[in-house]
Amino acid sequence: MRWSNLLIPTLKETPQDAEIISHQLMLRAGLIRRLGSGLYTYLPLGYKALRKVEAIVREEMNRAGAQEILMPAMHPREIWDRSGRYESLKNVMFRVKDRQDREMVLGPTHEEIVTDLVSREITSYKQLPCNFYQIQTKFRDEIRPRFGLMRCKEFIMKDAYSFDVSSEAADESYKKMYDAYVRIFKRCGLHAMAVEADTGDMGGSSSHEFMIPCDAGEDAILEADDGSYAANLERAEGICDLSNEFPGADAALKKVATPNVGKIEDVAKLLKIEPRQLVKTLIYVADEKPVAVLLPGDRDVNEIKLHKLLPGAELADPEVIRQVTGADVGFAGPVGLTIPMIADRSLKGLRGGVVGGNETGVHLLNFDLERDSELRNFEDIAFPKVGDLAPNGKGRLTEKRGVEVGHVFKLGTKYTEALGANFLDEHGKSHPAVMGCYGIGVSRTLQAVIEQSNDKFGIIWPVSVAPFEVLITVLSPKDEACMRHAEEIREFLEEKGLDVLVDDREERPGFKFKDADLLGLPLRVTIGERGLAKGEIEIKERSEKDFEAVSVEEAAEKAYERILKMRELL
RNA sequence: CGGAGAGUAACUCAGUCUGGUAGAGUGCCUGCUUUGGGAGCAGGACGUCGCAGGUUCGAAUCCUGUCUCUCCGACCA
Repeated sequence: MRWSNLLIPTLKETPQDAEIISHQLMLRAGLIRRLGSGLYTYLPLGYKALRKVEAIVREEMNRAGAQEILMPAMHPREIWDRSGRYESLKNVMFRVKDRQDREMVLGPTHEEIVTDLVSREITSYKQLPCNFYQIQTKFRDEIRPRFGLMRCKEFIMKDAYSFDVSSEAADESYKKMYDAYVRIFKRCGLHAMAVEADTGDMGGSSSHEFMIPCDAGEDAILEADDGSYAANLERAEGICDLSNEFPGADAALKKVATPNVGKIEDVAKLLKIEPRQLVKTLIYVADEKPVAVLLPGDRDVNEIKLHKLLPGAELADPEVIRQVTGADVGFAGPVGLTIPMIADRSLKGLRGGVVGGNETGVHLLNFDLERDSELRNFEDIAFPKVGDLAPNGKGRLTEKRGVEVGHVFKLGTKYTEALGANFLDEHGKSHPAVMGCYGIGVSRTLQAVIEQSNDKFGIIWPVSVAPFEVLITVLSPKDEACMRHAEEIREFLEEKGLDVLVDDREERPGFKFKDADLLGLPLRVTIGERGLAKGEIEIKERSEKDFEAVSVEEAAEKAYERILKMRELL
């Protein structure tokens, strides 16, 4: 392919509305253009790279035994009512009406659709296990799209759905997909890590997210420093093994005036203690009844965990808090409270703590949890903190950020029951199939590759997903010999199955080199009159600083060898 | 939805406070020169100043409304 025949609108200046490096580079290298918030056009180069990612995904899905299908992007509302997710995903789904006023939605995901299909077509255990996947555009009404392809209203996703006769068999399917994901991301040149994750609205028993660690990531990951544990912050557990005995442990409870300081930080400052010594007492309302939730002053409630114990619990209004504690917000404490109480397990054995006095402007010193309160209900309800022990007791937690590129779920029978996807076993008995679902954000993965592989000059594509493997930079396209050699090398490499881009533009060399670095194609072959006079052509890898001068005759072969070598490393 | 900011040339932005003929750099087109890391000179094209009202002799500029975009937050498989 010749550069002059492709739309590759490179930009010297960084577009203003791009915050992270991968987004900037996608715009500058002419891969994408924005239509509106969270809506992007893939230009020729971007689309070519996207399809390389798709091809890898497809190959690995097929290899794992999944069957490719394509489902509608637009669905009748009714099918979403059947699973109850029309309500729970109401804020996420785009809703449209056809001319007969029938309600339709643009699919944010396809569990219901595939399960409906399976309910009709899969009727016997002999047809199981099976796994269907598609690569398709998904629509989600993201409240805040951002970072280019990272969070869009419309994006490309590979979603696969497995159906099995039993939960043991489903575990097998899950494992297959998990392993396929490891291979997919590796082949894309990504360093992905699998972390334990919460299943959220999807439901189901367990899940793993595949994360690409990078500072621009939107998710927080906690990882044990010995690598033995990793989880999404939402899901992570930690064990706080710091001492819970503070100065004053043996002294009697004592009131102290803390006028106008209801916030943990302010109280700590006033009393000259660490926030950790304080007890944070929050009043929640669950099932219309108040509940006190207690945790160390330096920790926050993880409402996902809390909701597993108290479904639907919400922070109480100031009015309720006054009724329950007899004090303004900020002075609640466990002493004398008559409502049910739950404490985070890290509070166990607390002595010498400081708690709210249930009286405006008053705190209590020398609090001994066993001695001074009825509190015996300990649970894991807080976000862990860096430095906690991992739940396996090995290693301490560290925090990093990551981009979620894949997510695998064990769904159980939530959808198959709701949509009647039953099969008959060998005894003629009917069971709902056991389901799993597996997503990969294909467009997001593409951007993650760039986020993870670039330098100050531009993108550095891994050979597996580069829009072209080789760029032939012709410094003097007007020179007949230069172009002839370029075309010969292109033909040779294309016959080997490589994608080759020939920069045949009438531009100064420096200009073309800058563009070449920006585009970041893995191998550059440079042909100039100066080199040809010596019988030489240069080949240079994007990831390396120096070029190698090779003879005109062996240039094509050498270039091919380099690409083969790069491929071996993935 | 709450808070903050921005909409002026294809891109990056000045001009708005203090109303008076629409600006710069980059890019684009033409020509000449140049040719190994985003060249130089000369000439040229490109604008309903987001949109709609209002005030005024006169509005990019002041007022009102509205739309869009970005950032922070809330939300989110």
